[in-house]
Amino acid sequence: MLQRIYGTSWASQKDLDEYLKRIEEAEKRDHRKLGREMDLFHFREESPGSVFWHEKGWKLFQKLVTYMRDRQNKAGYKEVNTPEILDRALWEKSGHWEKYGEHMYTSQTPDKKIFVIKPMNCPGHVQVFNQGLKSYRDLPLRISEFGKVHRYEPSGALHGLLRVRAFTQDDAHIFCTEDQITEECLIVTNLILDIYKDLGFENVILKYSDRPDLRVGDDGVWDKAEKALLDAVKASKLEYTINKGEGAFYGPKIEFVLRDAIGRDWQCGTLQVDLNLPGRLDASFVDNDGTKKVPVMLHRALFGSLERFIGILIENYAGKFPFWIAPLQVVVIPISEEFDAYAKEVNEKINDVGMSSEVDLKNHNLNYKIREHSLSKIPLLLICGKKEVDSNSVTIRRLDTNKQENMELNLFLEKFSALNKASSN
RNA sequence: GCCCUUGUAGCUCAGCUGGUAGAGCAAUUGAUUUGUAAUCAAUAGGUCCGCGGUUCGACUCCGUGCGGGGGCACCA
Repeated sequence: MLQRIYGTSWASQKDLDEYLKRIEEAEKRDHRKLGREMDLFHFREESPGSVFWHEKGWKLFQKLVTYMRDRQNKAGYKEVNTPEILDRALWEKSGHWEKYGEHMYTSQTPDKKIFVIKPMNCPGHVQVFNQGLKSYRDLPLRISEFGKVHRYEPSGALHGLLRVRAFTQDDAHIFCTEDQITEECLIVTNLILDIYKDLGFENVILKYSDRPDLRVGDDGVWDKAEKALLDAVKASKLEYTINKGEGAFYGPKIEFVLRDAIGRDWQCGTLQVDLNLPGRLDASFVDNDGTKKVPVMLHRALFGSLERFIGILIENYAGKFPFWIAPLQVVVIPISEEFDAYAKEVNEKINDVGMSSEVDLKNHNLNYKIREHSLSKIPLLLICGKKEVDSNSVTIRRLDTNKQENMELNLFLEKFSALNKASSN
């Protein structure tokens, strides 16, 4: 019988203590624990690897989608929506059925047809591209979708929000000419890094994978595609690794990797050049010489999986989100029943200007409420008592400080609604 | 999927060698009306993950299924 033994060893008690402390800190940041404590989401046996989003978690999710949609609109993407289930025949034609069929969910209709519950959005996007005759003047054409995909991942691979069986991709496919690959790759890379910065990630690890032995497409185009991607990687000036020969059979790729609380790496964003699928699914455009050509397709996802990204985001901030993405930003606390009416009025005004606020009218004292809402990581607590009512103001207590700051209510509304968006906007 | 491990109240956990469960917090109700991190009291809350087996008797022992955790493999 073979027995595997794990262990760690340390030069001194001090090193060991530091190690244990680090583990303890990491456990506090664990998104599964915080997800429960902060009432963001849960999982159930009935659907392993699929998220039940609660109100606050879903609000966070929606905020990220809204933010991304805005960034993508500004970057020239056309948002579409494609079917959740598509005939198996399409997946056979694309080549996915043969390679990943084992990991696909399928659904049989009463008339005995087999439909695949989509594990990716690309075949759907090619169908949209194929509608109508496309000219070289239409390129680059950037088609995006917040597409929910299902993949039957091995049970042992599941891990909270970081590895699930149903997830939402901020997916897009850029149809372009070979000459446009370089510029488009640079634009995508810059967009990803800019967005990650807005969300507090400065240390992104890039992994670049080039041509494998078994591949499609001619070497001239591979040369172009690889150079374009590598240039994009270099331009980022970030740490990167080269995984020789580990690209997809259809093209080279970059992975944008973020790290969780205990140091595990997770691929979030990705950028891949595809020299195969457009041809297999009959995509074409009329070039300036009047001939039909097959476009190159770039697959890209910025967050990658919304679910995974949120998991990492929770761990990165230890649940203490920046004001603009916190799902519940403000809790208004009256000192006693006497001030309930004022607190309600304050709460309403805050919600009216687009922040999310709740008022805590429960029968508990101030100390108790401050403790509760601090533990649930609400960025701002507004205390309302006699002083505030008399001066039409609020007393602000920010998360993780015990300083108090009194502010006239209208000034508060003005100041904080201005802070209610990402720094780059 | 594989190896190891684990499953008791909403949460965190007790429950000795088998005799059908208990605490703290949360919840509910009442009292208190509180000025910056836990006011007091009462009440309620459980198919001990599911299914089989052993036994007079199973939360406890055995088998099996499902889920969780850590690793491995996988990750379009």
